Amino acid sequence: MAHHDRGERVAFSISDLSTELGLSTRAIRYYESLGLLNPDRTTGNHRLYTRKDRARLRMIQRGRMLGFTLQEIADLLHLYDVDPSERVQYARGIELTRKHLTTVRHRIRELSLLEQELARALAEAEEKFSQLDHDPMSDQRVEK
Amino acid sequence: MAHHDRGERVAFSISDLSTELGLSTRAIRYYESLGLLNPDRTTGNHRLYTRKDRARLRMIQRGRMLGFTLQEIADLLHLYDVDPSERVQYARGIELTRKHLTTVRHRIRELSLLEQELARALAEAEEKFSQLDHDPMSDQRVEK
DNA sequence: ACACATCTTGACGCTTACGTCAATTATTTG
DNA sequence: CAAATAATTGACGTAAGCGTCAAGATGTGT
Repeated sequence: MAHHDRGERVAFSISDLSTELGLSTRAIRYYESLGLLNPDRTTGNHRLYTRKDRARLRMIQRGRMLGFTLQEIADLLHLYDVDPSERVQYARGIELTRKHLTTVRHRIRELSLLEQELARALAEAEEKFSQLDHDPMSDQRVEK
Repeated sequence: MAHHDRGERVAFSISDLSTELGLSTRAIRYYESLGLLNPDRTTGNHRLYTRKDRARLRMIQRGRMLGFTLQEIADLLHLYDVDPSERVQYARGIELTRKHLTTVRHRIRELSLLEQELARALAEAEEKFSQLDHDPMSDQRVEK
């Protein structure tokens, strides 16, 4: 694996990607079983990933981290590899993308609100904490 | 349930909240079993929720939608109801809040990136679509 | 007080997203 | 080329987050 080619690698083994991305090989194979990936195989049937596959894996990873299901991620990814001549699917794809976009924007708003609340709570807690510096309950004087 | 008191209700049954928030009663009870709620009980052991409980449920709901686990949500919620005199827990709480804040900010960034990608993909798709306006495959004229 | 709607606690079921062997086959390396 | 290392499929296991009965206690309207 990894013919130290000039510049960037072109093909990766499953463990290459596993190590690089911090995903288990099981997870990667599972994603494939759900149709999120379709790597080539060597003559010996070992999976061979391209940079595109790696990019897809990164997207899957991000999607998961952001709370999307593998099914949702699959739907989105499929939009990117439908044959552009499949006009019938076009409108449907646009529709789906709009829906996801709406969801994403909604989540951004919600997360922003949560951020504000957390930040406020944190500031408040920190202030109270600093005021309790040498608290009145413990008469133990720590030096200085 | 709901003694049409003047102004706002003060107590809710589990199905009140279930209906109002769109959560199953099973889910609500499950949250309680994990310690996320602690409603009072009637003499007959039926759960009685306050407005605060409702607020907590809303937070749980938001947290779930944003991809947090019930355990993470529980940790955060517990920060809000520790007795403020529990100074020992203070530092820990501040630490935890900081961590969550970091996570939230990270997710906001990731989601923003995703938003941009989706928006770009959508614009691109829409343009191509509009150029295929009356596509050469279908000679069916819809009136007007 | 009666009937009917609600609620309560189990307990088992199900889906998602993998973890963890196990038995084989490929590939790599000394 | 033999031994060690890595990959493959299959099958079973698991944790989270509820859904879905079931059987009985409680609440409500008349």
